[in-house]
Amino acid sequence: MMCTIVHMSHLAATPRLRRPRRFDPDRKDRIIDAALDAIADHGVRGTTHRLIAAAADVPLGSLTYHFASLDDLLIQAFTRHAKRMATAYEQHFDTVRTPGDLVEAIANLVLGADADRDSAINFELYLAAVHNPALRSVTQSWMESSRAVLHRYLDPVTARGVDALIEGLIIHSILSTAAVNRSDTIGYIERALRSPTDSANTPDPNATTNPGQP
Amino acid sequence: MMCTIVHMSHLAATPRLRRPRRFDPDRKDRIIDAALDAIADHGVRGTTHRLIAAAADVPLGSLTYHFASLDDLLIQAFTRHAKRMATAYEQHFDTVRTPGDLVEAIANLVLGADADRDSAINFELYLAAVHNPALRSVTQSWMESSRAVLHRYLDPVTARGVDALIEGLIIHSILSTAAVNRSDTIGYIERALRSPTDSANTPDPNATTNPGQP
Amino acid sequence: MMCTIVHMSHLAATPRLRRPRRFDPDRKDRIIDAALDAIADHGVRGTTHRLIAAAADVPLGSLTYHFASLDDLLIQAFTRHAKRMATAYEQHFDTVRTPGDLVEAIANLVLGADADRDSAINFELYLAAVHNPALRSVTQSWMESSRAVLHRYLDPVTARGVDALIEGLIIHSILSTAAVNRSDTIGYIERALRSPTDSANTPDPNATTNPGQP
Amino acid sequence: MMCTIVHMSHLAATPRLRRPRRFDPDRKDRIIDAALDAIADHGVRGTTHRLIAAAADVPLGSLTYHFASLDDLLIQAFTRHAKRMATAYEQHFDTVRTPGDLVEAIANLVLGADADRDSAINFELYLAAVHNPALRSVTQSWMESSRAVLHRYLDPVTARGVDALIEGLIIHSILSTAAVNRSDTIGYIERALRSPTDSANTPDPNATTNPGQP
DNA sequence: AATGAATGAGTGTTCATTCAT
DNA sequence: TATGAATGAACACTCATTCAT
Repeated sequence: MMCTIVHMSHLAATPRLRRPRRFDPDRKDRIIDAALDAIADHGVRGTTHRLIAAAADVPLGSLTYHFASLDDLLIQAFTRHAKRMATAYEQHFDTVRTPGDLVEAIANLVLGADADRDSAINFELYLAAVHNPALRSVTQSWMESSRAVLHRYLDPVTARGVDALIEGLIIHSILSTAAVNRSDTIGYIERALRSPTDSANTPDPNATTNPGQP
Repeated sequence: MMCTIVHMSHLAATPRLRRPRRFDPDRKDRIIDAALDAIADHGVRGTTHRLIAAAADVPLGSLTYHFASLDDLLIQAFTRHAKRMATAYEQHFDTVRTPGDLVEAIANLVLGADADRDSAINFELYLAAVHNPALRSVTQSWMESSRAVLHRYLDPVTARGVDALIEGLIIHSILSTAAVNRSDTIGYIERALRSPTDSANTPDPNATTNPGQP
Repeated sequence: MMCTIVHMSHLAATPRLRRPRRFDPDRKDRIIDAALDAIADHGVRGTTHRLIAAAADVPLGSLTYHFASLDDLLIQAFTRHAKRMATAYEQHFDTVRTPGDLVEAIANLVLGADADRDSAINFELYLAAVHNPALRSVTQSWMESSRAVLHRYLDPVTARGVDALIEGLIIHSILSTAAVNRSDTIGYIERALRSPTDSANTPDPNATTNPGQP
Repeated sequence: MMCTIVHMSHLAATPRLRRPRRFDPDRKDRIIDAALDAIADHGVRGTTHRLIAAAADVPLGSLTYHFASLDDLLIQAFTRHAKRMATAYEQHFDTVRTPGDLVEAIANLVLGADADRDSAINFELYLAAVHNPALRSVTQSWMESSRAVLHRYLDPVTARGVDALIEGLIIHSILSTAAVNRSDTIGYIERALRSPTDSANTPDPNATTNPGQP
């Protein structure tokens, strides 16, 4: 009464008109995607059953019917996200033929990640994994698969270094207000790609023929 | 007026042992530190007024007395953390004299951050900043100050690259179950330190003595 | 995610006897009535979720499940009250046939309202409406409907005047410690009913048979 | 954190710069007036120690120093308000000489009360008195004094009726969205002023010479 | 199989009041 | 004498989860 504005924010008292229960075979899928949307938009911290249910346009009870708990749902959501990321990552590098292609591909990755939805979810995943051991295997396999892709062109040690550099560049580009400079970024990548004994400005052509998953 | 109304609900709930009211001049400080502990242990997500109050051994009302909101408290906590980090960072590099010292110092930083309390808080800060613009200035100034330290030894562009590499290496070391290899880490750092035109394995001596923007 | 965090505060507080979960189809109705009871007994100011929940014998969470906010609940309660009042008002005048009947009916209304539960709620509604625009439509329609009833017997202008007089008499009878005098009350009503040009002591017979806007 | 806006609404963590404790002999008075302001603006329901202290520009502790409780402060505030109202009421009728003057004076009273600060406080007083017996004597003496004023011109019975009519008209003008019609209002007053045996349109000139407090 | 109703532990926050200084 | 710091009970509200249907 003191606050004269009637809060209509939550749905409790205004139960959304439910469309007739429709044949909905991929409801579970839709819920998982809605969860990822919620994570991207509100963070894990702001993600609730109700938010996901509203986004997926399913009744609240549907969530606990299909998923043992919110934890369970989040884990499945992050797992799907990691898989998608891995696939996209692989495709991103599919056209790489020359060392120059590799540098370009990595630079595009970093520069495109600025304010990116996927990067935000990634970030959330990392942090959730810190406190939730069940998510460790998800982050672990995502890291492994991203390295495996780099491994097609680089020796394992260099791949780990480049992977870390990519991670750091993306994080800083997300956090920074300043736009990321493309040529600087390319410079960082080129340095990371050079083997310790290199004398050239560009990555060792041999490195790109480095054995690994072809 | 209110007191003329008899409220019958809520018989005394928490039989907490009455702590004598203490003279407690640095209570506010202690609350901020307790908040950082809570963030490190439970994440921002698990940090509540009650958790912090228990950790600081102060009554619940004390928190909202000293801080306008939990948000406000978190911001002050993160701000203190960032300041401490900046100081520690600076000291960490204080003894650096030679390029080799620099590489060693960075390697120690990365290897020491594994499962580190401060790194966890850092991570939480980053993620909180994604959704909370008020924290952007904190992350921003922390990034600037860490680069400023590297800037004592490196040109600005290289400093940014090294900074990103450090970030990525630390994150991966936190997420990874496998121990981080010291010599590999040193290798990554050395590559990042070389200027693009370098032909040598070690950072440019000129660069490491660079006193500021060239 | 949350559930992986151990919350140590708050050992079980209220040892309330577990009521069996009931099949309770008109619970929402009961809550609204309990809210009206609370308003009558403690005023809007003393009305809380907990008080209403206890009065309705429902768990606390039930209130926010059925009503978006306490404001929302109060609005619905006042709306119901106004509707009931309007119906009762109409019925109260249903048997009025002669001008004398009208005077008697109004006098009974005023004298019966002394220390009346409904009058107290009415009063609360009025005051709540002062600060809460959402309640204005409730008071507005209640005023309109009470005038519409008087309108069956009186011209619109006289109806408004009589309506105001009734209001004032009721308020003063509630606030006053002295008992209200019946014959005085009848005198006030008779004066208010006379049209300005009347020379008689009783209301204009034409006016009382006035079926609507003349 | 989820809500990205830092709430600065309450003063807890941002303690207003206190001007040096000044010689402040009428501080208690100022507090009472600030309380009346708070009641007018936020209702009794929204009136708190903090709100009053801020409005009076005095430290919080000052309130409980000068007043035993918020209840006590409210009672003193309402008492002052009622006294002021009584004085103003009396002055409002001071220039009344003829019956026509009386009608005019009452009409001005009613029409001027629309959306009036004092009327709002009056309303709050009435409602507070319903639940707080300590305020009954305040409302009682206010009613008596307003009737005493009318009593200068009217017989006691008519005075009560006119008093009630005024009350009702004011309340309806506050609640109603429609503007109050002056000539209608005058008509209501004229009817109420006519003694039951009157045959004329205007109040009985004798009535204005009616014995009472001169 | 599916879901709307329900629940109670928990949340951030407010605030009258107390009290040491 | 004043008052800023402190306090704890209470508040409105949220939400993961349970359960009867």
